[in-house]
Amino acid sequence: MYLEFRHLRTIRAIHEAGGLARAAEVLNITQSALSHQVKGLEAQVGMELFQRRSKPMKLSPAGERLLRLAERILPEVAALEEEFLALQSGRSGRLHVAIECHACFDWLLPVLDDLRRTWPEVDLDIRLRLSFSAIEALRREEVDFVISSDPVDLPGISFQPLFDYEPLFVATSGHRLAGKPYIKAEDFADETLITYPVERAKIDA
DNA sequence: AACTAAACAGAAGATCCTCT
DNA sequence: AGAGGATCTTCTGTTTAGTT
Repeated sequence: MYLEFRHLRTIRAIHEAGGLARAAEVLNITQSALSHQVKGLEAQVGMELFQRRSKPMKLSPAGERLLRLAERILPEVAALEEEFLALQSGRSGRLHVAIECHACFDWLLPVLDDLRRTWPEVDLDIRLRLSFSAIEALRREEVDFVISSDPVDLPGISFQPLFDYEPLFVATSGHRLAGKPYIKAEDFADETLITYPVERAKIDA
């Protein structure tokens, strides 16, 4: 037996319209076609779905059971169709972002707040570059874009500048470097570096 | 008026075959 | 292997006439 969505729509339409003829109008087919369809379904099911003693025809117990299924399934199908339409039109979906640049968060968080307000149906998946290569993930199309502080020249990947960034040195007033007008990397040669996990090659000094 | 049945048409799916 | 075309089959619907 092959129960199809159209059968669920049919049984609901006949019940809601209160008869075959009016249901056919709702479904935009002829009354005859609808009668065929119901007959065919009853033949497959092997029992009557409607009591034809009365006019208009009324649901049998088996028909009532099928109607309950239709009323449960069809709204879910309609919701899924709406979801697919949103996906198709770009109103919803999932944006995969990889971040290599830890200094970006100050800039990024307000931007993400704006994005969530503008595109509430878009899920954000943010991956920090601690244990994977963001650029490699981009090349494999696992992420949609990468926010990086290290532009590299690679075929098929283009870099767009987002913002200017200036590192600041903050120290207590008694620190030996506190009085200097500006700091060079060498000035930190005798200091202990505490940092987030990063490749040694990417540290400037 | 509401529903069913027969004959027919068109669309879609299944199958087979050929070609790359 | 799989893409694409030709042909056949099945399904779904229409029109029209008949029945309840």
